[in-house]
Amino acid sequence: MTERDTPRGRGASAAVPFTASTGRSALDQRRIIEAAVRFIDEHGLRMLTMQRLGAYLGVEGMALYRHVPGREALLDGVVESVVDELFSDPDVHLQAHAGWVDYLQRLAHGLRRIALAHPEVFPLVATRPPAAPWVRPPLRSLRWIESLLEVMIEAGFSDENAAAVYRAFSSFLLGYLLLEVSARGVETGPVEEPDVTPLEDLSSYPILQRLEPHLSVDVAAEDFEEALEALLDRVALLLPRRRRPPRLTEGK
Amino acid sequence: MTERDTPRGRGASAAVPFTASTGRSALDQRRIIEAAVRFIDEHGLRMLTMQRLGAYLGVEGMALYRHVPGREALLDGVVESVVDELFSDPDVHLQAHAGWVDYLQRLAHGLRRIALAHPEVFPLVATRPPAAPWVRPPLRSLRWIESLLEVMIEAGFSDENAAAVYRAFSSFLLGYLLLEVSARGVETGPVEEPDVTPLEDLSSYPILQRLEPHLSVDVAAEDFEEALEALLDRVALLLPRRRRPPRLTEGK
DNA sequence: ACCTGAACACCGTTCAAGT
DNA sequence: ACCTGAACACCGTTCAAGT
Repeated sequence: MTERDTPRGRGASAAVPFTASTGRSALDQRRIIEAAVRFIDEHGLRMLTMQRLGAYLGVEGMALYRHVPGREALLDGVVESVVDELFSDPDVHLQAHAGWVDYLQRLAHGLRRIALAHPEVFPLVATRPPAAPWVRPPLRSLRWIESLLEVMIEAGFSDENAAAVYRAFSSFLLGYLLLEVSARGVETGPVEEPDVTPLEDLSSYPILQRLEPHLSVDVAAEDFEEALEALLDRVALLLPRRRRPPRLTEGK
Repeated sequence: MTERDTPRGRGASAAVPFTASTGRSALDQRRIIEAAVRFIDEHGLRMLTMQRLGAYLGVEGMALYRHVPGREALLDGVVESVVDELFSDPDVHLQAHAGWVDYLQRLAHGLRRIALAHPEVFPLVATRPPAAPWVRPPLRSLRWIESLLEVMIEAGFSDENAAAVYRAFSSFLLGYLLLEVSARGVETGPVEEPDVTPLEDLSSYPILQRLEPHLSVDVAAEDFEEALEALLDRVALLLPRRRRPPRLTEGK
């Protein structure tokens, strides 16, 4: 068990001013949520308090309650806002795509881009309780779920298989992206004390010690591509046989 | 954005006594951590405060600091304690196994059992920053990582492939188990208000609406088995060819 | 209409004081 | 040796009061 630094407690009260550059203007729910996203990106989720976010916006903290129901709702808004960045990603489109493989690839890469752009927010995307049992992180947007299902159905997948693809796709993304951002968080690390926990004596774990180079290497990108390919191959097997004996008049 | 209930604030101060049945006895780090696990299982992570955990143990809350460095360290201990349940799982063994496939299957099922036994703790297992970049949730135990690598190496996998298997295995488990416990958490739900958020109008999402039965169905168990099988098949391909042309004297 | 001061009920944490 | 009281520096949240 390790001592970790705490946001509260006397240690952290170094009187840091979180007042930031955000241009003054009318407060607004969208503006508040966007500020929260940027604040978390910059300082980490644990640093986000209503008062600090207020200061970040040049306002007194309680002022936020005029526009946002509370902290939990604010975090919901943060998650929604970040996931909605998919809509403005020029490489991902709801409609235009060259088949379901292309579609799923673009969607996967779009979500990976979001995770890497907001590594401090992603754990929230991953763990915030979804609004319905069939909303599966990290794709927690009804429009995108609908879109995915539509593409799969149109590609010839059965209802059941389309749903299975959605489930497998979200599990895959959640596992890979959460591990990727958390590993990135560890290597970047909290800027504070160099974490003097020597972890444990590695000498008791000879193989781990020997393989450490293979484990530390940042192969996340290749891993992701490879696992995505494997998933898509597996999905392709669900498709009804490639028109083997369907219509005999197909050739012409 | 949805109003959610808050652990603080006037709403929740219904003067609920968290004093519980835990037998009186000397306080002790292990006892405290075990009490924390049970508390989270029963009341959820958000309800865990030092004072409530103190009351749960029949003690005054600040007393915990005599045995535990602080709340963050306590949560680290909770994660470690839960993951260490693997050691007392009669169906999973560090040593005894019938080959690497059997080993990985038992390990996967053991971790799934832990996730389902502690659904409120698992998000912590999934997201707590690991002590080293190569500690990948949910398998965050050095002894188990060493064990896994050893089994793979002994089975004939290269160093590089053994490490790749460890990475793929942990990503798979993290994604599936985190989604399974969070879905279970949603269906069980916080016992409070029936969450009056009708989510959104489903009528704009016809396919989603039509496929909802396929998405609500609890197929987590079958999904897990199927995806685990697919992963193991993929892993098997990494193994050097099944002695196709090695020794010509193999037949006898 | 929108923000602030002041207040309330909590937090985590420390430490001198009790037993 | 181990727990408690009291205190400190924070929290989230409400609401009457200011502008």
